[in-house]
Amino acid sequence: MVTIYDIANACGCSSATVSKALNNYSDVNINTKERIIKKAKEMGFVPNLQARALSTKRTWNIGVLFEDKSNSGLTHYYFSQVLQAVKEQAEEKGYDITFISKNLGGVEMSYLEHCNRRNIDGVVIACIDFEDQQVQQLMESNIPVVVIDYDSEHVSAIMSDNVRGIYELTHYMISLGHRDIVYAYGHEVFVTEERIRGFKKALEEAKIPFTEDMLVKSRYSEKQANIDAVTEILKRDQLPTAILFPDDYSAIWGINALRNNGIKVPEEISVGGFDGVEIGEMIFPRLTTIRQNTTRLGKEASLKCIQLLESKSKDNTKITVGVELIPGGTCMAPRLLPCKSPRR
Amino acid sequence: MVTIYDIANACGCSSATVSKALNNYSDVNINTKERIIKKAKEMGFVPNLQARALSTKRTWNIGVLFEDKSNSGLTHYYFSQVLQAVKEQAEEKGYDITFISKNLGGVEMSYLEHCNRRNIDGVVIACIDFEDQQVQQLMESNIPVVVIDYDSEHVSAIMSDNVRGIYELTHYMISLGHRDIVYAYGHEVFVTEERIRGFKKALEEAKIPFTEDMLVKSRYSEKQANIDAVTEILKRDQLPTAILFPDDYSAIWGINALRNNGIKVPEEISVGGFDGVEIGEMIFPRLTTIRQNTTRLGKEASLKCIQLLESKSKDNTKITVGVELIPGGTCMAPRLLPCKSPRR
DNA sequence: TGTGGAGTCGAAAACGGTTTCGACTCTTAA
DNA sequence: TTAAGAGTCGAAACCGTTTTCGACTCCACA
Repeated sequence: MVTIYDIANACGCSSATVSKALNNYSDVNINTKERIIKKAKEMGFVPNLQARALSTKRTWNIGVLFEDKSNSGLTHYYFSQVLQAVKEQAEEKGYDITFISKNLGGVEMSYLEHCNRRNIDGVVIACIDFEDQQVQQLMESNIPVVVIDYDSEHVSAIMSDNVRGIYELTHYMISLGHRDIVYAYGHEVFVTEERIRGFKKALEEAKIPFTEDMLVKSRYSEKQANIDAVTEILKRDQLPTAILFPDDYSAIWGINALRNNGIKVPEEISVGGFDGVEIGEMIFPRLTTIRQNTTRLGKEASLKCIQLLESKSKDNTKITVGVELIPGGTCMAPRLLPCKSPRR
Repeated sequence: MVTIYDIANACGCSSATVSKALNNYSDVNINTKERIIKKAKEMGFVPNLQARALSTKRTWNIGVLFEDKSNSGLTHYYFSQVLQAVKEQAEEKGYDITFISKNLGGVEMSYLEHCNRRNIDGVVIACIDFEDQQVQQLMESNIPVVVIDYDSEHVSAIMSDNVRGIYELTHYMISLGHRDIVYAYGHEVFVTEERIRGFKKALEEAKIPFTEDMLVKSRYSEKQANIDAVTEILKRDQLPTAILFPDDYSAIWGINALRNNGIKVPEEISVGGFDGVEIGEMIFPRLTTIRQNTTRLGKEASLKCIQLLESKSKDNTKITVGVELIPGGTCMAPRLLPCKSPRR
């Protein structure tokens, strides 16, 4: 590897001048500057970022903390889309990204310690148990942190409009004529609370009294949990005419479970998902769902993180990203008489 | 941040001794060693990896080059699974991963240059146009490189058993009674050639003469390309009884296209996919496909890369990872009389 | 003729580690 | 009594940059 010393030798000047020339300082003569730059290119000079980082304390590296309770990690379509957007935006600004983990090489290590070892400039956190001690520690550290879909006084946040999302979906169901709607909600985290709020708000506006049996506990993206939720609902004397699932994957597992129990979707029960990922489009009929703008979530998070780290500050501004109702074929107006125990 | 000098001061010894103690050198007294380690923990010492990298020339960073022609990047389920496995295995061995890109911060930059800036220890390449000049340059460099699903004399490779995969799928179709089979193949890259070989091999063994119309050009994971492929096939006077698609996504788009044209799957045409990703399980009936062992592909790639970089060598060993036939519901024995122009 | 300032440049310190090699002390054996 | 060797430790160089600050030249102007 050729260093600035090699260039200095070749140009008959000092390494300081080379450094300045390459970084476009004003106190170097235009001719020498050009000579140095030309020579550097000729010799195939590539700056050593560790050395630079050592003296500037900037690694041009932003960390991402992407995990989820169901451990599907990067393989979850929603996450991977957000990640892709974070990465693209970061690269555009000249940053690489590094995954933050506890446990590196068999050594237990906190997220914060991992960041400090690598001298990460800033961190984007998503899809994780925000209540985790270590996550809290990281958020309270002096490393700039941006979270996605969480609310904390310590950090900046980019949020999908979750309340609005479920509100619109529920509103849509109601507008079709549904009144017996069940929301099978996911893990009890911040976004879930938000969504339940949205659900209740839509009911309230339509003057439909909320009862506890309109909520069924399920889990995000988990096959079995959603099959179980369906099983439980089907035990009822009075079936709902519509079910909202935690997300699109869940909705599809749910639809399959309903169909396996002889229930027609959407004729007997309408179904709605959440996320708006590609598979919703692949099943027949197309899934009715709420699309989250994953690309914008990722981009905004990346940009905010870079803005913070470049100004060496932290703040707790919140940015909300809009969602969009995607009407599909899994919903229709309910039959006039709610069907009772349709298993024959 | 506390440095080894701080520890040296606190312990009344030199930084050299601290470094040795923390790295478990043998020429430091057991008592001082323990005192230093204890003090370091007390003071919350975290080693600075850039500084270490500068003097050891090891960054504990492995690069991944994951892109694909259709630019779905990380969002493709297959890639993301491989990536997840690469990441997990790397972390277990103490390595972080960095995405390699051309174009960082608006500056055009070759893959190799990106690696050199970051002093990447080794690289795993997958899902990319391997014929790309820059990829070739990287493979020929002195950075250890492991590729997934490609064959080159310069680098080590982990390959899915593509030939076997399509061979088994075709064989399965034939065993069901199919003779008019069309393989809609993906982009013309190495794996595609392999798969076409497997397809022909199965035909040959069954003494079914190969004709050019058994191959239709399509593209991996692309909705429109697969719809087009179906459209083209449906124009024929003599329809095939089975179609193999480039991958699972393609198969599902294909099935939808077939159904939209009034063709029943599997009653009129059987369909097979490739990859064995989760969505194949979500549609009804479940997709018949070949499962690639993405986790093992990723793990093996990671391990091989680490082995190479730790021995500071390159080789061109090949490791083949097995595949598995997943029989689903999208295939059945063909009708005795091939149906002619079934559109009514 | 002297002075001040603008324009250039480089010596050297700093960033935070690792590693070589010499020095020193203490045993042990001849 | 001495020499050799084992056990400890630290000074200093090194990795490849950035950045400060002083020095030097040259020119314009009083």
